[in-house]
Amino acid sequence: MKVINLVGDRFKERPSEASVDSHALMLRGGYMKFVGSGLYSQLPPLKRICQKIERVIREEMDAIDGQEVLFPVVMPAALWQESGRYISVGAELARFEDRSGTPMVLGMTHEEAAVSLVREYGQTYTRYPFMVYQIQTKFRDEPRPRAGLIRVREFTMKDAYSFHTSQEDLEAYYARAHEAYESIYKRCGLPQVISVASDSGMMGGKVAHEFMLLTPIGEDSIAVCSCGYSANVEAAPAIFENTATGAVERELVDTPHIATIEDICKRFKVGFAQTCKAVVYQERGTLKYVVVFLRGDVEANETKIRNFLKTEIFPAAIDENSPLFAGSIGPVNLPENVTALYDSSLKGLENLICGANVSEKHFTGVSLSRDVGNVEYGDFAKAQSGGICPKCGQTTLAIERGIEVGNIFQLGTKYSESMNMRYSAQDGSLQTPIMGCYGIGVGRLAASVCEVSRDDYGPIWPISIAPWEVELVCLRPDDAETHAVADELYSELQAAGLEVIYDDRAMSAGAVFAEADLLGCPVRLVISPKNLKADALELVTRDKIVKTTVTRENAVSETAQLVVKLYTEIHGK
RNA sequence: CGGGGUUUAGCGCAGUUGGUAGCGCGCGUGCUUUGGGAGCAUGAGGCCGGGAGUUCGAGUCUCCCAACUCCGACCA
Repeated sequence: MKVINLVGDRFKERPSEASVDSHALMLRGGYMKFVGSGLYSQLPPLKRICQKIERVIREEMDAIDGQEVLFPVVMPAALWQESGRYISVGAELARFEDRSGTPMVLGMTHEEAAVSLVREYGQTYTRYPFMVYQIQTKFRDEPRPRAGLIRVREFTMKDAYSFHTSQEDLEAYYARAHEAYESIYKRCGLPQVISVASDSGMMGGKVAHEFMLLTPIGEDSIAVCSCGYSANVEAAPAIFENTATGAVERELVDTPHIATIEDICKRFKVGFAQTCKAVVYQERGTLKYVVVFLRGDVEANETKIRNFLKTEIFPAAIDENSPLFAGSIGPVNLPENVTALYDSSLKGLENLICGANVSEKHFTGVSLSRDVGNVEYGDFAKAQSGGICPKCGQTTLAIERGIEVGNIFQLGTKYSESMNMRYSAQDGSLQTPIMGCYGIGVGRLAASVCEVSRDDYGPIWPISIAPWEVELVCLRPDDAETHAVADELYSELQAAGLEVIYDDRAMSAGAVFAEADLLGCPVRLVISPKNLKADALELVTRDKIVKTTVTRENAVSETAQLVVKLYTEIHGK
């Protein structure tokens, strides 16, 4: 490929809509073009990168006995009604009607399609276990796309579905999938990706892991500890230890215009941890109030609350008609018909300041065990930086940001059960298969690599996914001899089996190099009248680690050797 | 869904008290240049996001709408 024929523009100025560096570089480098919110077209360099990532994924999926299939993007709503998700999933599922008025959906994931594909095939235990996967377009009508390819509405995803006859077999396969994922990230140049325990959310099932690339631009919060523990903040247990202070007398105090924890701390001159915070939700549907009490310095974790209640909740609207007084809600004398949840951060506290459930009044000296009685504590809080690590018990928990570059779930029987998939076991009984599912977003992975592997001038692609392995640069193509030699080298490099992008445009050297940096090819061979005269062609890597000169004679073999060396570094051998 | 910002040439932006639109980059042509986004000359390129209003006259003032974007909420 010659740069002069490469469709797409590379330009100097940072696009105003890009707040994330990788996004800006991929627009500036002619990798993609904005089409609509969360919708992008891919230009040849990005398309090539994604194809290489897909190749890596295919090899790893095939290596764990996966079989590639293809589900339709458009599915009848009836299929999603079988699992119940046509109702339970929100507006991110695109719904429409076909010409005959039949309700349809755009696939945002394919559990239903997978079950319907293998429901008949999997009627006997002899055919288990098996895994099918596809690499295909997904559409999710995200409320807030951001950061270029990091969060989009339409994207290419590898999604895999495995089927098993026992939990043990699922777990064994899950471990293999976990290893395959680690291998994928390593081969794509992201060995630093970690797996963290995650909440399984609406997917159902219990055990789940997310693969996270830790970076400040990530949108997920992850609790990590130096002992090796890591979990999504949604799933990380929040552990607290309170030392007994001894009970004191309870007093009702007037607190006009005092509603926030901050106000209370100022008024009573105490720390946040000596107050009791009330966070109010309502159950979707019943509108029943749920009050979660937490220590004043602790944040509520809605995912944990949702999982505990097994129902959808949303932040409550408190007005004159509600039995609760905003700013003065407390555990003592709580109105009836309100569900109260107590976070374990309050356990053992005996001298709390709480709302009194009377307008503009608070209690001091509240002891939950004395004043409320038998309180059951649960984990409804977000793990905090400096909190207690659930694994090693030290107060060394840190909260970091990460991009989720993949996830794996032990689904269980949620879909096989609801969609009535059964097989005959060896003993003749009818059983429900156990499923796992495994996803990776291809474009997000490409953008993640760009985010962590770049400099001020452009991306630095790992050779395994680079759009081209080598960029051949001819400076001064107006010099006939130089141009002729460069043309020869172009043919010879291609003949040697290398992927070459060749820039022989008559532009200033600065412009040529700037555009080459934006393309980010790992190896660059530069030819100019100057170095040709000295028989010292320049061979450099994009990251500037290797900088050497080669003769015209051995230029091709040296370049090929450097390419092999870079592959070896990634594959570890 | 809540709060902010933006919308003028392909891109980045300016546009004063209201008087019919400009700069830089990029693009075409010619000449000169040539190792980190070169110089001169010349040219093309605009429904000033959409609609309604005020006015003799609106990019500019008023109202409505839309799109994009950032923060939050939400998120398999």
